[in-house]
Amino acid sequence: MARTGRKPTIKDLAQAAGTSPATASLVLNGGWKDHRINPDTAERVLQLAQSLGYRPNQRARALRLNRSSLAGLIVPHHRNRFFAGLTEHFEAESHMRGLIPLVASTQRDARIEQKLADTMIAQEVEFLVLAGTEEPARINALCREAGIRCVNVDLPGGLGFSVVTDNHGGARDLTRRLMGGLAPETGALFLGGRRNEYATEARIDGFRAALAESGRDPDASAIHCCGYSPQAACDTMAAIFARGGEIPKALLVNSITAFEGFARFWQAHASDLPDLRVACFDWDPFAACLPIETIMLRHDVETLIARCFAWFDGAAPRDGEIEVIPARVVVDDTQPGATVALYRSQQT
Amino acid sequence: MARTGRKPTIKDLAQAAGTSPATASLVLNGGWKDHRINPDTAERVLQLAQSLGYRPNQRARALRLNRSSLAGLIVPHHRNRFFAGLTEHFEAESHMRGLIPLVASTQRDARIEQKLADTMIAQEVEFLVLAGTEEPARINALCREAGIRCVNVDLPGGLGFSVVTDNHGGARDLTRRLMGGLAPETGALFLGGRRNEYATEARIDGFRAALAESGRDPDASAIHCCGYSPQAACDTMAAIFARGGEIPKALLVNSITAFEGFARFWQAHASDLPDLRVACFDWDPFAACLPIETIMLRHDVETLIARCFAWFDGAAPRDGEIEVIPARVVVDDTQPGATVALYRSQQT
DNA sequence: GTCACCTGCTAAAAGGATTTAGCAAATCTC
DNA sequence: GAGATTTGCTAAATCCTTTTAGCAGGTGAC
Repeated sequence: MARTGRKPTIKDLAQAAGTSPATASLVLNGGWKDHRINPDTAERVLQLAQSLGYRPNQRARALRLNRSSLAGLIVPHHRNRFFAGLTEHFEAESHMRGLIPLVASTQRDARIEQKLADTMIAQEVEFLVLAGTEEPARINALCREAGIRCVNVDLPGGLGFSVVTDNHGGARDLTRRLMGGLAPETGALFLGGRRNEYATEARIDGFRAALAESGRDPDASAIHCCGYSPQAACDTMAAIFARGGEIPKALLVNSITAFEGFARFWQAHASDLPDLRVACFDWDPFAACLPIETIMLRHDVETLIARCFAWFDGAAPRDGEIEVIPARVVVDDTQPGATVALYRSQQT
Repeated sequence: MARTGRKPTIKDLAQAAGTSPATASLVLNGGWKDHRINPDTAERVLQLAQSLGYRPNQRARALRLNRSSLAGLIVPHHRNRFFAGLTEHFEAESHMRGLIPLVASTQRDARIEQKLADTMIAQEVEFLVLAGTEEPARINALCREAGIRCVNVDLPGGLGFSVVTDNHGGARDLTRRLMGGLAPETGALFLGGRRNEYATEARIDGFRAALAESGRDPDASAIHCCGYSPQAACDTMAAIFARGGEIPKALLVNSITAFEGFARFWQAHASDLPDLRVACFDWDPFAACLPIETIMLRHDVETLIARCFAWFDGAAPRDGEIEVIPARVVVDDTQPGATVALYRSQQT
């Protein structure tokens, strides 16, 4: 008789079906044909599993099989479309492989990041994706030690495999469009990000390359890497404005957070500003609705994540290799009738 | 001798320390004082655990202790500040309790929702929060059967405990501010959400109550519940506009997604529109920067999640009870110098 | 009748940690 | 020095599932 008041175990199920736990297990896991279990017996077990509401204990199963069935993702936070997109595609790809996604955010706090990584490793995730992590090398090393496959997204690290957006090409294309049709003497300003950070430096290079292409002096343009806080970007713009109003007509904003700071600044000073044209290395649906000439680019989050899983699925380990994914221009209000709003009709 | 090439187990550790696994376990779990383990032995075990890099197998531990240490959250998606905020606070509260947060998004697909709930229950999460789920009753019932504590957030269900934003009061306050100073004959329009859905109906009631208060006829105002897609909201506005331009000066928008649709409409027709004043039952930093007179309200995500965990922590089970959390007005551009941007300085 | 083979199942051993009951040796008591 | 007590530890059971090796009983071949 099955113990009452408790979740049924495979023993209860076996007892009810008049078989051994081994038989029940074989039936439930589909291996019963190879093991010459009588179809009648199999049917009986299946029926009873249903009617008893038997659910295998996942922890016992994982222990025996030595598989955690967990896939980990560490992101800075969920408050923009880039990270939200990474998370959602990561969930989808995990589910497709029967893995349970374990998503955690660091709030850009190094201690939290370390703790989360420790937790993920302690849980023996089968796969770990580090997105937007500035110093992934240490966590990469821990993973290697623990035998866990690990990929860096967006900011590549020294160890293992990385997948990044084409920062140079994206910034170059954005800048080309940004400057298109503007007088040759028009200067440009670069706002946001951190100096010496991989992505930011690559974007600055792309920005300069496009300026040089169009016969402009790349060194004449101002680079203001004021970090990732909206407030800092807003303050930086305000400081430039206060120093005599030398706001260039064209602006390349390095991230959506910096763009948020710019939008605040713009809101406060719109009437005093010249006509601006702004490009942003990121996308947000509301930002795209501001009445400013805007070009926005969207990281191809789907492909970024897909490439991580493709590597996990079996491509040979490629140490130090960086795979570059092109970005997509999503909104371009400066070119009438052009590539507008690929994603505007997206359901949310 | 410890087996080489494998992760050390507690047996390896015990062997290295010259003790039994039982002793090692007692030392590692802090119960060694009660069990009269010699401090020298304890010290030796601890040292060796460190130097061997011993990490307990979490699955074996969870099996023995019959605890999953998992806390589940199901949300529709991560693409707005409300759900992103719920997720982040859920993560924080989980970590504070030594639980591992398992966050999953349904993309508003009922089948995915059911699958996720099944997974969560199969994993025996110790606590499950259902946010923005339209029909939580079935999942509530499954949880009850499995002995899992379950809370509904935002959309309450028939079973168990729910925590919701003060929809009626919030909409009433928003509407009061929205209509403040406007001529008594000014009408208002309600946009977005679904009829017969708890939150939407409560907000419509609040909206009407505030209109009645100010001597207006609540039945004269148009209610357009066009769902949660931006496109539908945009189309609805465009249809009203096309039917003769009868766009009222005041608009209450039911969600940030509907507001996204409104913003698209506004972008396309700004020059042909009268001066608008818009209130939104939700908040987004970019939306708050649009050059429209705007009032936004922010769900108190922190408190919503805190109350869920407070209940989980031990308050008596309260069946069918709904706890109501006040919302906060965050941005009010219609009242110069008023409560502006409580959250604008937030780091992102 | 013996041997080989097939059929349908089961016993038992992992997998790694935790915990209870209790053992042997040392120390104390008088 | 016998009995009681304390000290410091361990054996073994337990959590639940999966899987391997193999057992009994039946059938067929000759």
